[in-house]
Amino acid sequence: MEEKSKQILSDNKVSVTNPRILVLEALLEIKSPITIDELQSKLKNKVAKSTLYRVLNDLKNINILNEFTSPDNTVVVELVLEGDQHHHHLFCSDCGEIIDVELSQNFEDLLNKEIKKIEKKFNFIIEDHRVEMFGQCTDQCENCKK
Amino acid sequence: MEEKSKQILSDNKVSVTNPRILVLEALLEIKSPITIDELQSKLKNKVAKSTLYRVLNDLKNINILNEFTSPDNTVVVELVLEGDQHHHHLFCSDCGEIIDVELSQNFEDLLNKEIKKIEKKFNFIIEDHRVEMFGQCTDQCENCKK
DNA sequence: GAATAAATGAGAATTATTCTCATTTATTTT
DNA sequence: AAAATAAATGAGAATAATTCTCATTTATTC
Repeated sequence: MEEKSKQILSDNKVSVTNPRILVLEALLEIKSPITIDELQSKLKNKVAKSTLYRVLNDLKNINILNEFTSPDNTVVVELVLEGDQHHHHLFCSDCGEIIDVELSQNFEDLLNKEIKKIEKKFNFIIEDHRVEMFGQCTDQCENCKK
Repeated sequence: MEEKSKQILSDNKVSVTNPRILVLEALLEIKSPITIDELQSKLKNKVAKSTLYRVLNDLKNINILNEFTSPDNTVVVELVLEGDQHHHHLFCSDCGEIIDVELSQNFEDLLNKEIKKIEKKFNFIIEDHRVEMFGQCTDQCENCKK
């Protein structure tokens, strides 16, 4: 993953530094939403706290980091690389797990039509959208061990 | 609004106290998403900071407060009373304004169908959902004064 | 490889939120 | 309606999350 991380950085014209490589490697390895705390412990102090925040900010700036909050307002990040499937999130209130969910193409088309109406109605340019779903896993969630 | 606030509190079986009335009045008066900071200045120190957080928590517990975060992760709250229309949010990245948006009934029906599919697929019980839209207002936004 | 510019680490500063506890206020009991 | 009890509040301390500062290190350019 180190090579891929370097590639991503140089492709995006940001300097290739160790902390950036380490953070990218960690994010590439899990490839699913993770809190800053989790990311920090995954990095085992190999990157200073302040640097971690700076690197995450860099990744946001080059548009490969998606940042949002879980229902308890904890910040969560995930890598979104070019070509990755557009997806949404499902939150389990029992165990806190966050699951990537792809909605059907048909539905996304309809959502985009709906968004066009909203743009007109409110005189907005809408660049992005998010669908979040909240509930509880029943028997398949690893964390809950139900 | 004071009477209505008292009514809401007693209806929900929480004791009717001054701070709670004041917070409810403020939320009823604006009836649109507001940050904690904005709410605090609207209340002009008539309610202690710690109490404000406690009261907001109470309102969450009786299920009449919707809490979410704006794209910069600032916590935003809004009152959602019984009978209020289900709605979503549109965020302006220029001025930070948050606009309530109702999607068409037809679309909501389709979204609910889509959600049923997700429930099956992930063995989840989904209780709530949220659609967030991000963009820039063009010429009608008061804050931007474009 | 030297010079320049940018990034980092460590911890201080700031901000948001929660907690503590003595006091006040609301509710219940009489 | 007053006393007793329980709950809520205010003030500020404590904690947590994030940003900032600045001396040092590392990457990039020449």
